Amino acid sequence: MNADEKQNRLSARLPRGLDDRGPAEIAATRVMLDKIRVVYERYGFEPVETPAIEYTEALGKFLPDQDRPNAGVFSFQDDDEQWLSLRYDLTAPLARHVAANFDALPKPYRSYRHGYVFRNEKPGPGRFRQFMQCDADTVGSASPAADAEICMMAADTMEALGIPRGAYVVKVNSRKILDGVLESIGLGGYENAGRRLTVLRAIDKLDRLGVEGVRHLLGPGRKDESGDFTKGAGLETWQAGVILGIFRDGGDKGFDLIATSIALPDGKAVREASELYRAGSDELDEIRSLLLASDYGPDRIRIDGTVVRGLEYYTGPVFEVELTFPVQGDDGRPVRFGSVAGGGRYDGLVGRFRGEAVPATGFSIGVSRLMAALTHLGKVDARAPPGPVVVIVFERERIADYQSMVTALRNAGMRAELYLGAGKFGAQMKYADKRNAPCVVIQGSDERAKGEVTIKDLIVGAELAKLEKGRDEHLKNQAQAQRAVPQTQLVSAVAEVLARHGIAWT
RNA sequence: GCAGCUGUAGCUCAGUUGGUUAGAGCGCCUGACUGUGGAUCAGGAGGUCGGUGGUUCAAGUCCACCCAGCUGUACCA
Repeated sequence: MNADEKQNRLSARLPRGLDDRGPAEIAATRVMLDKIRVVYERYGFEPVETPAIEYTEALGKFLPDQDRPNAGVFSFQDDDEQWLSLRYDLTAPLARHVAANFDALPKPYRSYRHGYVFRNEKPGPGRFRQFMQCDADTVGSASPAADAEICMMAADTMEALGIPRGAYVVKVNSRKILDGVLESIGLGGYENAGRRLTVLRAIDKLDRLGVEGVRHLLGPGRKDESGDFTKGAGLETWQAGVILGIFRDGGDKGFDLIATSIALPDGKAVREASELYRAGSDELDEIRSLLLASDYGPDRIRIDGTVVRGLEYYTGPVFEVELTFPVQGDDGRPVRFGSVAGGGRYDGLVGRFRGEAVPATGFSIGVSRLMAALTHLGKVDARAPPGPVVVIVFERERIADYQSMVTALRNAGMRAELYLGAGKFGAQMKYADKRNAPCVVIQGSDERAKGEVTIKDLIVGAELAKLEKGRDEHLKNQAQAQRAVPQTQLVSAVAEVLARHGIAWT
């Protein structure tokens, strides 16, 4: 290689926030999605998928926050100059799908899907620019029963994934509660939309910054440790006091409703002052009684006033699933995973495509993030799955014979392959080891003369290899991990090894 | 975006107050030990020291700018 080639050589790098996935991770994801699917289908949801690319306008032009129309989204122009974007969640595309097929679909319409979504944001631990979500949505029902059901399903799913009751909690709140409180302190109306957003974002940080940190954000602003200053919402002290009053006990009230007794300066309670608040409160009341009727208590699902959810299209109840056990990172420090799933009611989303309002509620599991958490919990099998049986090519000119052994194994439903490389025996053993092969099939001249094949159990062999020191002892021990059988018994002998290690290929 | 920290081999890192040809461990490749993964032994590949410019007789080392990564913060529809 000359200097010029070196100059021009590509670096095999990946854009940040993106990751390749290996066999172990793929297998674990498949297992996880399968468990989720079983629960979703038990609740009557049917699979529907949409493409990863949509017209940009279909994804998000409904936002009141218009100052950054394209930030955070991967977008590009089609040859007719229409703007396209990679989906950033599965909800907006579903809304488009339902609107497009509205007349044909049964309503209410229950569906689920999983797929990659893309966000062009700064990545961090547990935050990627491509990650998988698994959603379920009910479109066409305004009933709180639809919301309650989503919550129950969220709880069931967590337990199906092996997270014990008490190690997770489904938190429920309503946008109407928060909006109602804001309305009651004079932040209602279109002209205050920006400030309401700032307030909601501040509340969302309650668990991280604490009450005092949020109080600063509601007022003039807050300076963090690095000296960076965050501009606040600029509320009066009494306004911030009313808002923070909701969260007096960290927001977690079990199944009790929030802020019923908070007093405004004129002596009225928030409940009396805001119709929105009453609507949200009634909604949560109904959800609660539905949950209790099915025995879903506060050990699984709770009402929590701190749940905000960033998505601006939520219009009513919002949900969030949080893991309650501490997780240690590789460096031993505790890791915050944030919420592993969330959702809510989005009554305005489908209606954008149609003249009429279409109520909808749904729920999304962050599969990638949840898997990272489950891995830390030891609920994910992080081992690479077993590789194929490797048939060693001993006498090069007899490759057809070896190929026929491979075929015999495959015909018996086993995963098997012929060694296709150029390596000698030792190299082929190393290859089989790296492939995680449970066993190899060997037929050299000795075996051929007797009409036999040698089956070597690599898993047993690996155990034996830990013991010895010298070369001679090593070979002697390795011989115990293998056994010669008549070639006619090739398939049954391999099957025996597989059975010994509980490997079932179907 | 803002702030702080960090960039030397595939990975983890040494590299003195600037001073010959930039090192180690692990990993990788080849070979030996009669046809066996491990161990051991012998050999090998792999780096314009993140980039550009500057100071200097001399820069991995000092200075400026840029780029990238990490952490925090903001944003996250």
